[in-house]
Amino acid sequence: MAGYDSQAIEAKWQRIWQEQHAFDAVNGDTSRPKYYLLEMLPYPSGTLHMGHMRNYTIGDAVARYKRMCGYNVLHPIGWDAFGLPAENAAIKRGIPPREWTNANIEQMKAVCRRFGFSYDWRREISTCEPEYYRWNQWFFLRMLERGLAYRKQSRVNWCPECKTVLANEQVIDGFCWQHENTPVESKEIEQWFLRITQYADALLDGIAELAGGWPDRVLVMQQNWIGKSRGARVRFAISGMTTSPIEVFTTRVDTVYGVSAVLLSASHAALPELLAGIPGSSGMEKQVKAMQSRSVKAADVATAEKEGFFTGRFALNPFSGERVPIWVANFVLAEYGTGAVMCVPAHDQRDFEFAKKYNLPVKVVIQPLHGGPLRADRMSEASTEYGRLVDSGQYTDLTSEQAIEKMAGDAAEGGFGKGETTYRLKDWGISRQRYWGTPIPVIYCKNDGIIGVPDNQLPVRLPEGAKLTGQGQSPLANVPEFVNTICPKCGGAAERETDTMDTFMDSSWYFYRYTDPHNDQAPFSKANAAYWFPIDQYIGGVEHAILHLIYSRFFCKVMNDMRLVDHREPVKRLFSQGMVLKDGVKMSKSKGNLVGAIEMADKYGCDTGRLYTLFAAPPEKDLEWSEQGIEGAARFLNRVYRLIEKHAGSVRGIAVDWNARIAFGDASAKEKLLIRKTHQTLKRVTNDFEGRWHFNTSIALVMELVNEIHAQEPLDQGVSPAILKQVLGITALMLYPMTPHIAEELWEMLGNPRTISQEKWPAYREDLTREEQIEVIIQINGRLRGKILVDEDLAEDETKEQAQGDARIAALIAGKKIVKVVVVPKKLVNIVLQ
RNA sequence: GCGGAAGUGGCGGAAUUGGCAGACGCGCCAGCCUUAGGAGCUGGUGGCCGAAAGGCCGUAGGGGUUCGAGUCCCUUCUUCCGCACCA
Repeated sequence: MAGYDSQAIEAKWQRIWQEQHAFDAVNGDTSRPKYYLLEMLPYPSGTLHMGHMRNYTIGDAVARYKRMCGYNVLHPIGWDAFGLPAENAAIKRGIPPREWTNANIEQMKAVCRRFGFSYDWRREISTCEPEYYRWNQWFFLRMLERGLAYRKQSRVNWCPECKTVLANEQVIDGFCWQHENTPVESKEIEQWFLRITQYADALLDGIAELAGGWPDRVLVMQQNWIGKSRGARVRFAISGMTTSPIEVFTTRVDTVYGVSAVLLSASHAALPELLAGIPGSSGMEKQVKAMQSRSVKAADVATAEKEGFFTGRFALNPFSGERVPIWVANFVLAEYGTGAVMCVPAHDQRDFEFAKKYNLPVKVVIQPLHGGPLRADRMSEASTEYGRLVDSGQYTDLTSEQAIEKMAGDAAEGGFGKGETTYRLKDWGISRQRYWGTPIPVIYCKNDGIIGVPDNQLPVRLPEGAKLTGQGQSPLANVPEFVNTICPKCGGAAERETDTMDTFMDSSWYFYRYTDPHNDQAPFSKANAAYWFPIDQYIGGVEHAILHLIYSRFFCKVMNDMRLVDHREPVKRLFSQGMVLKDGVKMSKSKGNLVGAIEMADKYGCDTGRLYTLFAAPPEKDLEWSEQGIEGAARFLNRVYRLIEKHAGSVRGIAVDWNARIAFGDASAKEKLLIRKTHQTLKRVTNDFEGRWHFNTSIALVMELVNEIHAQEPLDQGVSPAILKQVLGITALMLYPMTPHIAEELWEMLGNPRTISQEKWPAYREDLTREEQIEVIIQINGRLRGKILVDEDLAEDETKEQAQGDARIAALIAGKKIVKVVVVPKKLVNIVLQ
């Protein structure tokens, strides 16, 4: 497409900004307010696609706006460089993970530079470098000292064919991704965990602090994820056995008289003992094994057909004394509550379905407060509402709320239970049986047991050249020079931990490193973190609403306890941007629908790409990519370029005092119109930057302004060059955060000596935005019937009078009875007729 | 299954507080300009009726509140995202 020379202009201004060090953030500068603006660090998958570009374009627009507003802006970038795809590439193509990763980083960096994002490149980090990951190890050791890191048995996906642990991503509908006929099993192994549950309440409390700055939906999701619930433990003795009773956890102890069975998870500790001596128990053990060895993916578990079997044992309901069967059920989670639940079919949907399948009785014990009485024989689904208790012994007629309290108290008194608070949140398993991650800095010694690697031996370096096959145990276990070491305590032979860390460790604190990226004494200096934190604005995809953003908050709280930082929340404001879709689905490598950023920049120029991504949808919503839409963006930039190019010559030499007061009094009608439109646009664009970030409407407004300027041609008649220069100059300034290269070029063409990067954001003037008369709409019975122009300060009853006096309105209401007239000043008159 | 969102023209979207539905852009139609057009300029463009003036209908479906509802309430449906080892 013919038009302005985007390639030359973009290269030129990128060079000039670099020479000016325009985007360098200054540590500890107290002469101006600081602003820490952060976009989520990318995984270097190879191509930077439009999803990334959208994230960075939004951030860059805000960074440039904030600099113009006088802030010392920290706007860094780095690479989340460890992870599974690098390892897969190594297995598939024989390229070492480091080589693959670094090549991708170089490629993506080039794209970032090509798009002119205003990063402080001096602070770039890459998490796979020992200078970075040694501090992952350091944090792990601090947590180990504090009892926050510990080992326990836990289930992982296991492919019997590869003989290796599978990530959830590698489990496709319960089958191995490499062997589509091999069902995935699960296997229990010993792994490292971080005690995030110890911070469950702190994480919940922090949510109040974040309200207003974070999207509500993210806070709600986090709250539900932590899932604090008040409930009760109730112990059911086992009929005919002296072994310890089965403890169930329930949030609905008020339904305990409706229990039809006790359900155990297949991994329940008491199960082997219960089954011992029961006829047919060997068949049951097989079923238990089958239930245990299935994909551990939550979605797989939750959507699986409900299955179970009767153990042959019975339990005694401590409230009613009733004997109920003990079953094993596949939908009971071993990790949540006590791994056992009471089955109340009438008042829990899962129990209802289970009871229908296996013919367990349905007993109604709660009658809802509204609607007709429930009858067990007519129910087609469970009734989970609170209500009033029936058939519940001494508790009958209490409300659910009353019963929950009283029953928990009575259970405690009777020694068969107690009220309890539980969380859905689980401890964070960080062990990965993989190569391309941070080695867990632990040594196992026969004499001294589990020992953290001493700080002065950090980093524990990841050995280069480990053999990667995608089969068998952790790759590091096959590197003897890594495994075999010396015990730091006794000096005897010892072995290193061969698992690596979850990459979420890397991304849980990386934003502190940006404040002090080259520190080799500590992860960061306290002073630098204190100056820059909390992050003023974090921008990223909503897919990170839970995991990354909870882990980061957890890290911050631990760091606060360690007195590394004084704040308890790392991120003041969060913005969740929408995804980029192509043909209705998420743009991703696996779907093969990527639009390459470089190709787009070569064809249209990066400013066009930036403009389009901001214009096509508000940033929090999903964006549907359209090739035609981008041509529209290119067209607009060309139009602005031609417009300013045409008039630059006549205004270039004019000196403009940007703060001078313009008097409407001596202005021509054309000038008034242009000045008013300019300041109206500036006001609304400023408000968009300060508020909702709806850059799509900001751009629409600038488009309208440009259309209006164009409509006022010839501009050398009736418009003074000084005013024209102001109007065109403000247009360029407004475009700068979104399309910085062309904006700088236009600004220079207009004869301004300094770059926009050195300029201030122009302040709109309220008095210049006002219209002389305002339009009031007239409705009859709520339907639009006319419009009148009135003075702004017209009184309410006069507005009413003028409206009724309008010829067309008068004709419409003649002879009808007016019931009421609603007047909204400066907006509308609604005449209600009978 | 649990948790979180979203449904407005042919398309992306606009309508910050309950007050002109469809700004702006894409596409399409007509005209101008041009050697040419995948360039530029001008005008039109939700549906139905009408020559026009104008009227009626219209924001996923159904119900409600209100002088007035895309916006608030109830309900149904559909789509998308997350679910702890993808990052």
